[in-house]
Amino acid sequence: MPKALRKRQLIQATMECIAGVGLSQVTLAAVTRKAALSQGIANLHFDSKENLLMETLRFVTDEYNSGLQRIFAASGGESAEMQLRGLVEFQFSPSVTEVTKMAVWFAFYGEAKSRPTYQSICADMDRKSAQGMKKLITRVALAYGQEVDAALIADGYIALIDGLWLNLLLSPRKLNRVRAKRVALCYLSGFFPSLVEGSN
Amino acid sequence: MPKALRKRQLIQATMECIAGVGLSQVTLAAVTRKAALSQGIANLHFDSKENLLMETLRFVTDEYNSGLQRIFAASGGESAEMQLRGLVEFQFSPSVTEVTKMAVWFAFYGEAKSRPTYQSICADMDRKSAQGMKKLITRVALAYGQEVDAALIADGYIALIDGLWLNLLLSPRKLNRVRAKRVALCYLSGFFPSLVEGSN
DNA sequence: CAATAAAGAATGAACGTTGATTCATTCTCG
DNA sequence: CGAGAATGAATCAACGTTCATTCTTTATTG
Repeated sequence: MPKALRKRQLIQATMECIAGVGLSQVTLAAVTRKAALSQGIANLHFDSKENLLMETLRFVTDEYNSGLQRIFAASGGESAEMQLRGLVEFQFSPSVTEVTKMAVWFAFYGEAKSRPTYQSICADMDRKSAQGMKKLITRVALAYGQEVDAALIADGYIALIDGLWLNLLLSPRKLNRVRAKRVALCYLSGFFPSLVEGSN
Repeated sequence: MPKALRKRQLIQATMECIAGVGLSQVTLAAVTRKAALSQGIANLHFDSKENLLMETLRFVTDEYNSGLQRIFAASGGESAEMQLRGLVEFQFSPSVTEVTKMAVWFAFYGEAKSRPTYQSICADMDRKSAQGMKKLITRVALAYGQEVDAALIADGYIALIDGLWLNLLLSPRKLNRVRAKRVALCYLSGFFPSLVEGSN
């Protein structure tokens, strides 16, 4: 009943619909039915369908981004390497790799190129997260001297994560969360051998 | 006028529309206008819009896959390493990384999870291409003994390519074709140092 | 403490638009 | 002329949006 909760509820229903029938087939009727509410309520709280979709996208990007920032901000004496391991752990945690969320993610990514509103939200997110990852990887790379090109490694890492998520979503039979994490660590340990040191 | 050409033409127009306005906003009116033909012609040749979209997806996946198979089939005395370099070259060739094609690609990927028809076409493609890449990487890995886990490297490579394409599509300012290729080679050379040997 | 007024939320039927599909007609070659 | 291709106006269903009405909660007053 509090206004903010209703919005959450509708966003949640929207996410489930996107995951269930695909972004292009989402209708307000379906969303409100899933939320067990009346037809007109989406417009009441979000003014338009487009707006509801936008806020849904912003919801998932915000959630992910705040998780990321929490990792980067871990100021406690944590070494850069520990932070990097924490990053991998986070990116393949059950919460982040939930099918519903990933479906939403890629649904919007697929439209982003041609929709300025989605585009800018995604770009914003990418910029922030890439920046943090690059900084962290650069810190780790420092310990390895000029043998490695941190920027190149970071670009590869970012792409690798996106690709692993995509495969996690589309081929869950062939790739699961745990293996994906292993692949990511394998990539990193190629450049930073001391990262896995025995464990795993 | 030959029937097959008309179909091609309509598929081409569909791809341009997807890239221009996004899959969810494609209308038959827009497609036929872009092809400078009449409203009803899409149904005449494809029976339904859904069918036109499906055949469009199949068109891009077939094209990509036949390119891949050509690489894998390169029987001439080519070493496995040379083939792998050829693979990278192909995957970041201008023709494969055309914005229009990648936009179509990811538009359907974004819907695939919830649309059995798209799903099966994508899965088919993934299966075939992954199989070829794994085989090739395994061959290269043989030369390196049991130091490396070919399956793990292959899974990572496949994901890396997907992720690089996605970033190529969404952040062309930050990542271009040439750099993406470099990232991919950097990944591989981490496991197979002799792959780049001096060059690059 | 009722009783009631006022405000805010929610409903869902009705409206108008959009867009896929159909098909009678026209066009174009052989 | 005849057959296949193409046209584009008409049709019909689906969907986003609106809004008069109903329901719920809070505030006010005797």
